[in-house]
Amino acid sequence: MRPTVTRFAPSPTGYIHVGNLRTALMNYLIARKTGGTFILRLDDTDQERSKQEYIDGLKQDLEWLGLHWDRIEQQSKRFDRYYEAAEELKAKGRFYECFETPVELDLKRKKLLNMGRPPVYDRASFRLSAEEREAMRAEGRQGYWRFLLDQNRIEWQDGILGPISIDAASVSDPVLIRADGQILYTFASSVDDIDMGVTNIVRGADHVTNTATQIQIMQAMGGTPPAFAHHSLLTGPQGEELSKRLGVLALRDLRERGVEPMALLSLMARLGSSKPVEIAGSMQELIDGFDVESFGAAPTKLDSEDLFPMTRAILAQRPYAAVKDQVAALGVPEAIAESFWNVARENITVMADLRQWWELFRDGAEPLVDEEDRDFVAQAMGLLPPQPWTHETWGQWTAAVKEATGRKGKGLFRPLRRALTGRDAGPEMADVMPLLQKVRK
RNA sequence: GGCCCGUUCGUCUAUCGGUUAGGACACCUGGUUUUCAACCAGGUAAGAGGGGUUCGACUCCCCUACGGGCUGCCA
Repeated sequence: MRPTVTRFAPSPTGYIHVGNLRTALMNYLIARKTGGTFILRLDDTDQERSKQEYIDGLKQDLEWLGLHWDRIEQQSKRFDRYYEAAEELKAKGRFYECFETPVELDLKRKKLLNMGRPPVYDRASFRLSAEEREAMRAEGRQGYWRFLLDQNRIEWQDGILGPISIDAASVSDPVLIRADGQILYTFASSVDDIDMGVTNIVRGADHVTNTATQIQIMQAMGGTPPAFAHHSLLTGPQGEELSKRLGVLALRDLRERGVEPMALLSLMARLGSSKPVEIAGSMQELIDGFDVESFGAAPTKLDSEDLFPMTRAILAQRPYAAVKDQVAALGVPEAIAESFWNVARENITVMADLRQWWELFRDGAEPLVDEEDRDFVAQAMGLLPPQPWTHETWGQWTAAVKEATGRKGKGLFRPLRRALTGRDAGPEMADVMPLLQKVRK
């Protein structure tokens, strides 16, 4: 496989969410699979909406997930190059100046729509004579620039969607430079993908039409368009638009809620593909098991709650060495820290749950005793040997209680668990006893 | 309105015209377990609707319905 060059090109106009992550991850995995290059490109041509805060935020999010970029680029630093490329296209007759105001364009669109026709730009400005253009400028009109599409069918073999064919005549000539001189994304992106040698682009299906026009732009520049793949967009569990739930699906929020990076990565690398969602042990496993072509074209339902069982499973396997500092930070004495972790890890969903287990062990729990068990528990407590307790304590104690009360099985063990831990569920009591620092009565 | 894509178990999906329609997750049952989890075994469960083409259609074609996307001097 030839080394690929891929890129993740977010617009720093907000915090990134699961949808962005899916795109980023796919491009990252493709690059890594071939020993290629993964470029983080900040598409910040929209200076109004782009903010440093979001650039910092998205870098943090990517680092949290371990998606390291090999190269970073910023479109706002490349405006000179875009103007240069624009001049080339003007010279080739593929850029033309237009003079309609936004209001006029809006009117044209509405008119066409009312007539039941597609709202495609009519190229009125393209047909202007040199004198007419001059007159427009003399009037004080600021020109904006469109790319002249070749009106034939634009076709490509999409890595996910298969063969795509779009009639350029059904698409407006894209505006690439605004009247105020602002370079627009469609153009900057095309120039960059060619200049930076991007070989593969995976992005959302919302870009399919852009791809059609960008292929022509790249070709007009004398470049070879990369291989494209458009993944379907994510929806909520009911198939509703994900954007409505964006609030809870920003990466920083998921991180805040305790989702493990590998849970998120494992889900996003497989959801919507024909391969089963499996928790990967490492990024390498994710890389090895990734295949863009295994993804389907249908919208993908995502239930963010699925991330929690996955997180739980990851934590249950996590070795003590990986969490040593976090356990110490809770104030767990070093002598019992490792056994505490090994016992508690199977009973937490997110790391934050660890605290309540430590507090239980450290302070004891408010006993949970049913009315009918009151006497039984009191009697049992009387038989409880003095601390310190070992792994054997539970067995010895319950044997003694059984002997004294005649109770056995569930009726014996359950009330004792509830009395000692205040809970119905938890780690094995034999493991709990040596960790329990205190018993409340 | 136009253009593009889509619709198979609850969910993600496999099937390149002939299958008992397969798998994974979830769920249910049983086993194991003091509980939960884990683990093992088993199980329930699906081709949007209608027309064609064909000996035979989930698969190819058309229509309808439904879903998603695009249709910006945003990205």
